[in-house]
Amino acid sequence: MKTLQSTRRLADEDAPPAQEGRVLRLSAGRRTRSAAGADAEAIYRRILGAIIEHRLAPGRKLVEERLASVFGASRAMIRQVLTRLSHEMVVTLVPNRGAFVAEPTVDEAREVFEARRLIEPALARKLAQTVAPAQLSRLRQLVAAEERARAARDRQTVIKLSGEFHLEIAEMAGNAILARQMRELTLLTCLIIFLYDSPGGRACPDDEHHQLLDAFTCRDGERAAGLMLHHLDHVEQSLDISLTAQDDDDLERIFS
Amino acid sequence: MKTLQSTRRLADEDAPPAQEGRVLRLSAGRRTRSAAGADAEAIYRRILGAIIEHRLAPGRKLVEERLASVFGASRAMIRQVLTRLSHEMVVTLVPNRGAFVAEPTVDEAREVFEARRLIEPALARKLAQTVAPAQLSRLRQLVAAEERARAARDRQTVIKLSGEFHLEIAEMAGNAILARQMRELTLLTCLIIFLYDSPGGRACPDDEHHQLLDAFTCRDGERAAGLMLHHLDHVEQSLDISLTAQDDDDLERIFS
DNA sequence: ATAAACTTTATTGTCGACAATTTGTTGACT
DNA sequence: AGTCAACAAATTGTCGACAATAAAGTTTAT
Repeated sequence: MKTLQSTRRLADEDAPPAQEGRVLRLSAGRRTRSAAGADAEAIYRRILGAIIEHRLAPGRKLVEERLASVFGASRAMIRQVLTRLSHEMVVTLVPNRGAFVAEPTVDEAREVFEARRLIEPALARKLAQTVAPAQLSRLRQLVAAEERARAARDRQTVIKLSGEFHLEIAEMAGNAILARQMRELTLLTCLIIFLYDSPGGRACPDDEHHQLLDAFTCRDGERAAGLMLHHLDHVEQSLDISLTAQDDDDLERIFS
Repeated sequence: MKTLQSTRRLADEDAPPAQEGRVLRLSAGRRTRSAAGADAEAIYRRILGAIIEHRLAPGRKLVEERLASVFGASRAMIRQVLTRLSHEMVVTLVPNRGAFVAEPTVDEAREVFEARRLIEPALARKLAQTVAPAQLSRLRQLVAAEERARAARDRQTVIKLSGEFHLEIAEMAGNAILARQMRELTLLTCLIIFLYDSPGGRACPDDEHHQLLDAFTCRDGERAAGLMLHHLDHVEQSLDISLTAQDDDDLERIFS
């Protein structure tokens, strides 16, 4: 029963390869060995995409053999992808137990936001000083798409696009290493929002991205930095990271 | 001929397992699958140690089979370790060509320092406000060891210990995610120093670590942050990142 | 003598099979 | 009935063998 359902869900997630709009892409830095297998990269993107879009929920077990048959790949290749995802902290690998979609703890969530508050305002400031017209239009495009998704009440797409907006800023700022780190933080943030978003407060406040865009357009670095900081605080406060009793999983933590 | 020599060097690097003083350790975060193999972790540390201590120079090719025989492990296990190292950007994996000790470019070097200037002063400030006596003595210990190495003109150990000092600060600051990112940056910095250190200026100016330690002892967060920023600038300026024509490898870059 | 095409060698990439581990289940014993 | 132990199923971990690729060396033709 449960097994069957699980199988179907993975299969379903296999189904829609139509919307192939790169998955919170990042040129994958210097492409790792994974890229060699020609389609390891594709599998990576599919799985990551499913996680980002919340079709694979945090905590979900990822069984190697089943993934292998879904993607028509060998287990070894799935393994490559899973280890890569685990290095990016999107998947947790438990020895002899398997791979699971990561479930950031409240502490980790706080740390992620602390890191972002440190890095992103500086990136925003930097970008504002050097931004080119083409970059501005790209950002506008993302914000517009996000707004459409918001209008359509497609929360998952909103979260994904919001992440892409932040990541795009990081990449445009011209520091590949910081961009790479921001990618990790952004991916984690997607998981965190799904885990801790309170029903009441919506994730990324409506127009703060618009304001950021304005600041970029005016090339006002200080304002961009300030807005970014405020924005991050705002997002974090909209989450239930206060002291919420967490998932059942955290029994170990509770009795310690 | 060349083959033989290469073999010997790797063998030699195998030789001294005596000084087993953990290699710029970081509790490896949540231990990845690598840890399962019981000794994959050990192999990882040995190779990373050799790179950090410059016994494996940047650009050096790492042949899987040879490593496997050196460590008495299977090629698959070596492969795990190499992919992990590549995710940490210490090793570059070229499809169908193999693994090489990373050679950060001047641009990457600048980016690394930019990132560190962003993150480390904040971590220093934070640590100064919360530092415990035990932590202070640990830091003192590291600085003392570094000074001993400097007195012994053991430049490689100086660089390694200096990296450990910075990493320890990051870990003590109480943000595991930032600590993880700092670990990457610190490892890269080790490679960068070996690549671009000018013969004249020595790497980590003598007493700046001492001054930092003072600031921590006084719990003076602002001073610690300021010193850290200054220190990083100082280290970067002591390098030949000006416009030095790089290695012969970078012919592609020169004609572009 | 040089350059192109071919052969050889060394190394990486991929896969399937087997061993080890964990998890769930059955059955015997108190 | 309940508890524990042995057993069975499912899943992960490891390895060796083979295929694919790139580099080096050799031959051949101009």
